[in-house]
Amino acid sequence: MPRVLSDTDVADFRDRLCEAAERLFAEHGPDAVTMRQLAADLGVSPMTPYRYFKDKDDILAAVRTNGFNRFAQALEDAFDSTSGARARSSAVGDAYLKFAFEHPATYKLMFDLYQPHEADYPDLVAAGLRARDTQTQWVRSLMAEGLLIGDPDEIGQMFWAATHGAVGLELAGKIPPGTARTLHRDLNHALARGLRP
Amino acid sequence: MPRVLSDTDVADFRDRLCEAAERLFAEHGPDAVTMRQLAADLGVSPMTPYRYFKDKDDILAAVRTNGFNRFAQALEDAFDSTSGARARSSAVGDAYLKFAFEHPATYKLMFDLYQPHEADYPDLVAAGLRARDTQTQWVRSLMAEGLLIGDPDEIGQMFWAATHGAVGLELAGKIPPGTARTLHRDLNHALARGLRP
DNA sequence: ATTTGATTTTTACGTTGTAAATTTATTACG
DNA sequence: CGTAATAAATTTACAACGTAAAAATCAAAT
Repeated sequence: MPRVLSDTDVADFRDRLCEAAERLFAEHGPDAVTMRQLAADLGVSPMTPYRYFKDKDDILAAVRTNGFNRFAQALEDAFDSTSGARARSSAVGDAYLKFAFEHPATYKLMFDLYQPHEADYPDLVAAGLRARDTQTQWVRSLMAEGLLIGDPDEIGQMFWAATHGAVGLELAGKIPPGTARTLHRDLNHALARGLRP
Repeated sequence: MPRVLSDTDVADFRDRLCEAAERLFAEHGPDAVTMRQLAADLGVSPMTPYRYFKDKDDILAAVRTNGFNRFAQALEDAFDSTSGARARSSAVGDAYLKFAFEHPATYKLMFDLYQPHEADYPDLVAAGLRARDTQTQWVRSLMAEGLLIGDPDEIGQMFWAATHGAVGLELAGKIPPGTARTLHRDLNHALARGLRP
């Protein structure tokens, strides 16, 4: 009898809103962006987004989920883009920095924001785990070629922490712009030397 | 003719408000804490804090400045608490983790929060630099004893990034609680090995 | 053409940060 | 002492916020 939204209608609207939200969040910070602004950006009235998202937090979770998935995808693509453990590892590292500095606000949203009810968003949790797993994949490939020994999860965490720390310090303005790249390279060199069989 | 606030009156009120703000920020996050709550916590009317702080951002900057100074002080104290470059380095590292996990919300406020007009708060900038300098001090002491060679600023940054990354991953819930401590130890071991002359 | 009910918009409410107006309280002077 | 003066504190006021509830809209089935 009345018009009913198809699944793709809903998915389309959600996608368009996420895109607008990510853009506005990056520009002004998530707390400075209002539901009214988001609605106006899509050309709908202020309450329409509530048909597609529970509330503002739900939108934030969707944007973060999206970020984790795109991040993981970029790293997976980098891994597959070449062959040989060394080249793959270096490609993944480059892709990590590329994503972080091309989408600094999204990266901070993903990693710095403490969302109290994160467990209420299973897709978000899954995307976060996917991103974590891509971090150990290239470590495993190095081990398969005998270039590294030890527990791949533990060693993956070490490289991840070092990279995340370098990125975090630059995004926080604690080291000069552009420093993270060389810092990341030096850290990886030193860690690889230190972990050598 | 009328009562005029002495410098210590002003400093006292600012201190008391900062203390309340840090406590409430840690409990609910800075955006969820309202000026009215802060005022009520001190037993004054909602507009009174505006006599002592320009606005809410000014309060946030003061809390962060305080955090950086206490953080730097804790690290400086740890450095002075013992002798020998190795013992000092390890004491500073322990103090770093201790501060971060005893005041996780404050640590995140200090390092994760992007405050757009940070340069408008010279005390905040100074406190941030002080915290950074304590990171290179113990590296210099290791070099003075010949246990490490290279540029102290660059190598200090490397250890700092690694530690900050480990802390950041745990605070973001990306690694299991308690993991940062062993991760930090392993990172320092591997880095020290990798950087050995 | 009319009915129907999902979708959208409009209206409304309590809360926010803070500007402006008002009240309070303290000190110096007649 | 009382009274004037003025810094400090409070009260009032307002635009903007997230979103609940009411009202309006409009495509499909009869």
